Amino acid sequence: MFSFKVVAESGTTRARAGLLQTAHGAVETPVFMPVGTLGTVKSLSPEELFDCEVGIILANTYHLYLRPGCEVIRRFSGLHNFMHWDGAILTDSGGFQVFSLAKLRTITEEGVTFQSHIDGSQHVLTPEKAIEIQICLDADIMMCLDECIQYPADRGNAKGALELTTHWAARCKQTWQEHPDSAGALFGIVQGGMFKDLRAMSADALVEKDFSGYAIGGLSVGEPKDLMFEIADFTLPRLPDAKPKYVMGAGTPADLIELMALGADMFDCVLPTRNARNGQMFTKFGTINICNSRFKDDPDPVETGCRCYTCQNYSRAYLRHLYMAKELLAYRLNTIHNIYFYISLMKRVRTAICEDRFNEFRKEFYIEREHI
RNA sequence: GUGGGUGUAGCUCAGGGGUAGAGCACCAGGUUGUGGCCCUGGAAGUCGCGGGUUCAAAUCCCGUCACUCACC
Repeated sequence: MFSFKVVAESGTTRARAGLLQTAHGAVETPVFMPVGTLGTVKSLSPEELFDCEVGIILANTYHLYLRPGCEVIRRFSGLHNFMHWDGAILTDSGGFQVFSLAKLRTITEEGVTFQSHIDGSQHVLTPEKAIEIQICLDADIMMCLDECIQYPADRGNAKGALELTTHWAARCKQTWQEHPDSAGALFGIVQGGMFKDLRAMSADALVEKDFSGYAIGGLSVGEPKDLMFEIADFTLPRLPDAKPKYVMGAGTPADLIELMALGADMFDCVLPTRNARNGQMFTKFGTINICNSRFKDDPDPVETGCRCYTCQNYSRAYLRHLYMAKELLAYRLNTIHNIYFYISLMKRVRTAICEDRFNEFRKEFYIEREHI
């Protein structure tokens, strides 16, 4: 069911356009996947996502496992039906959350024991269980359980984490293969901190195991931007060009442009949704903070020329009013715009790649931002 | 009318002789495999008003005004 093919390549960079076929529709790449941790892209209905031309969202194994739990979702035959979303779903394995949210986690070769951040209850997450849960969720793309490390991390920690991630990847694949009925794909996750030789070791070991696609984890964790690009630049070419390449957790619009230039196909990031809820709006001219008093009586839309529902119908003054009054509609309208901005940015990049003018687009992107 | 209490930043209040403070609100940054949170800065006061004591008063004393409670 799952397949990927490259349909166009940029002549001057490693940027490429592709087509991802999933059990829930085809997805054009490069693609941005809005984050819908709990089975909802915060504040938006599936219809609104559809109107923003979203084709695939990201949901989270750790969160959905703790609440509402697999049994509930199984009763609805999976997350798509449960949340009323017909598009594709990629599920993060929960590795990142175990290390960012859970208290008192203990990690062993077997798996991770952790306490729920919700009620303190004890749980064990093994590679096998992470896959079982994702199959239960009926994810179109599943992620291997991985160990995330903090930045900065010394070489020993980075090496230990990548080796564990590699061992876990083999067990994830084994479990995945034991469920041929599942239509979902399985991606491996490259770790290795900021050490190139470790990144190479991690990537090579995963490629040897042959996954449906490959992700680069452990970036955008506080390291300098140059370093993030350096590691991505080094790692992306080591992954097979015939497979989709996913940079997890990145980033700003500019980050995405640069990572696409390096050959990345898939992205997820909380910035457009979280920042929408904090009043920061993305536009082709740069970001604006809708709570700034200068917008108090501004009749213009957030971004002149934007075709999103929010910009077509509401002024900056009204959005600022909603935001300052903490009205629920503020979260929704702001999120619609930011998601639309990210999705349309990817579409514009894809068109540029197909017309072999990615570099021209990239230049225009930076020039436009100087005219706010 | 009598007695008590309270007047300090837009709001709620600390501080009881030694450079005027906090929280919220406001103004502005930040946010990168999500709790809507959180973090960092900034602006803001004739300490109700008028006198007095003191080297020095938001602080002690006298007067006065406002609000408030109790009792006539």
